Amino acid sequence: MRDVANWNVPIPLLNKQATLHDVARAAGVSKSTVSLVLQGRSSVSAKTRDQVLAAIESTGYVYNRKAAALRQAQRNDLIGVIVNELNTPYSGEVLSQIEKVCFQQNLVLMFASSSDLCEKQERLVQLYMEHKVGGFILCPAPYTDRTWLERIWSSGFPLVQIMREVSFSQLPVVIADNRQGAYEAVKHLIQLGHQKIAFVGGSEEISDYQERLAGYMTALNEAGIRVPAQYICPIPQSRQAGRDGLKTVLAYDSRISAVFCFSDLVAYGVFSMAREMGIQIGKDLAVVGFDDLEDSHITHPALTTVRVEANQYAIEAMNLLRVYQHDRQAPVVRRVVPARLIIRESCGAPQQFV
Amino acid sequence: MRDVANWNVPIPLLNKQATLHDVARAAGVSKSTVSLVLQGRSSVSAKTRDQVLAAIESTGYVYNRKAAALRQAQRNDLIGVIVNELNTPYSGEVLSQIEKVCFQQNLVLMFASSSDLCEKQERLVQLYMEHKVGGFILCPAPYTDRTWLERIWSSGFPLVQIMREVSFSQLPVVIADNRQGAYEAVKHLIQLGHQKIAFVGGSEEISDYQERLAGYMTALNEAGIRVPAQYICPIPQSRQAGRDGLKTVLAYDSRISAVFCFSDLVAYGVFSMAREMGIQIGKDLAVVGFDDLEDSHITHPALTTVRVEANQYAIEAMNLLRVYQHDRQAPVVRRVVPARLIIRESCGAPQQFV
DNA sequence: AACGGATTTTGGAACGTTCCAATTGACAAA
DNA sequence: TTTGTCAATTGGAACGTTCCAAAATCCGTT
Repeated sequence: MRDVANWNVPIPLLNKQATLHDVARAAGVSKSTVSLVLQGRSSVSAKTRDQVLAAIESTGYVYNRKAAALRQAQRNDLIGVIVNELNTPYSGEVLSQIEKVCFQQNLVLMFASSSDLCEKQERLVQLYMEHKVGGFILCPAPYTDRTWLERIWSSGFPLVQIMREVSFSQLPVVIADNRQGAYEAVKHLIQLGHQKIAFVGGSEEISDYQERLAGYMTALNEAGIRVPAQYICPIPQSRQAGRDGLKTVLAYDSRISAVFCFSDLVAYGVFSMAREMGIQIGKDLAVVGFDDLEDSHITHPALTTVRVEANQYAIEAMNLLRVYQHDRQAPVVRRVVPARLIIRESCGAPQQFV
Repeated sequence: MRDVANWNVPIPLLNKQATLHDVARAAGVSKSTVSLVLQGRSSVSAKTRDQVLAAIESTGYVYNRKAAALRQAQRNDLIGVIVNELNTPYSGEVLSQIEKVCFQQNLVLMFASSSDLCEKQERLVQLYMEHKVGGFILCPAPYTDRTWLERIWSSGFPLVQIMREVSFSQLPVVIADNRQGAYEAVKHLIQLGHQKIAFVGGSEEISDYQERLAGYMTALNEAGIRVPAQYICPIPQSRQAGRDGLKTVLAYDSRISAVFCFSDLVAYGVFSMAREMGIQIGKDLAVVGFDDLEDSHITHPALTTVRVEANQYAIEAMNLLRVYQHDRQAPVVRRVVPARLIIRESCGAPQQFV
């Protein structure tokens, strides 16, 4: 033991991390006893526990979960979350809720976005498997292979799909009631007297688009309204999709009086383009969104939209994951979170609707 | 070896995860050899390598990074990221960029938000330490204790502060040029002829607020303009802050003709309230934001704002972290990412400015 | 003082890797 | 055949925990 003069270094570095063994030595007990204290077992006498706690404090010991996890392979406090894109407000809300739930349950979240690329998604899953996560929450990328997904499950990792689903996969999923939400939105427009209703935004490869489209069609069919294929204009990039989409559908038929948007983000784009074209939202053109982002009640006019509670996703998905972690044979469920229409001003609905 | 009939279970579960040992046995080599193959060492003959790869394939082996990390404590591909709040667009952009950089470098991200609570922040840091992350990227919560922060560093975990900094801490930080950005924004307003300029939003405990305030004051002082304290109206909750803040400052002095907002989100709130009050943005009232969110160019009118590139934060922070991981004695730096004024329409600036 | 039973503590194997030193094998040169 | 060299392979210790069975200690009864 010797002192090293290093006045130049502003913050001294500890030379080595203390281990259980060091703590044990400092407390004058065996490492088994320290382990018992750390696990809060009652079989330790108050006196030795205090000694051990003091030793932990004085050595600056930090528990090593890697070593612990190696021994007891069953316990695991890691959750791998893979969403399509982080940098979109709705994913942010969902992720933020998942994070909240994880924190409450003392779980640690490993997260990344697949950018809707299967290849990236596969690499991420592989990486998380190597880290031995206790389960996956996954928003599957378009064209995700069903058998690949099932292989994850069968090789021992519980998995819950979220927001989207891979068709025919026998795996649990938490998904919004896209069809019903879209149906109600479009029915609302029809009730307000609209006949020429476009559907703008979204991309055809993902399940939620298909479902919202189905809801849109159902509402129109019920009312006996037929729409030309050109009224339906899927474009992936949300805000820009709204701008381009509105232009496109109006170019096809300038009598279109209402637009059902795939998402609120698309609706913002529609707002933007409408203003440029001198169209007044809520008067000349009715607009409905989907998601109910935080900004949607302060847009002008306030956006009528379909709300899907982001925290429902998070809570249901985490609950399900817990179930499968404890019982891999538990029945596979498909949980639907409700979607409900929030009527504001962008459809020019009269006050009594609100 | 015997077959088990389980027609009822839709997806079969593997009974046990294969280990290096299993692969070795399947390939007819020793576990050391398998390890060499996994690490891509050249000392393995092509023939045995192929055997091993085939065995990995057939056993469905998944590398166990926990066990590996236990042995070679120096290498580490985990990064702990703690931001104040995920569910705000700017954090989302920054986090999304960090995630991108991590993926490129094959790093895994553990992330959570502190909700600006010191207590939560401390628990998270503790948890991540127990997982032996290779470093922290931290947006410090208000009132973060300097010595606590430095203790993280000195107990062996490199740490880079991001977006905010704890005053007097001797730790690296990547921060926006808040002062200069605010200065330019306010100077722009002054050049357009505004004299009564309010500063709305933000909260006083965080460093970036202080810096933006300083920039605002400098610009006003340089122009010889004095503002009453009531022109400055900090409120934390962004969108609502914009709404309440505008109301408050206008109630104090209705001649206020320009508002410098702490963030774009605050500006959105100002837009919303202004519309409610019948004030026309860009004509009756000039508004400048800070951040340049994606929505800010499609607001109406398009928002003049100070842009700070989110990916600059990410790239610089990750680069710095790498440096300190390799050399704990590397000089502690304070890296400033530029903030530049983007002139759009919300100040009513004439075209030639754009 | 010896005993029994409960309480508290402990040594050591195990988890799945890496890495070192040692061993084996092949082959050319003596 | 022996020797030396080099390449390829291997056994086993180590990493820092947990957990089991066994040991040690305590304490109230005989």
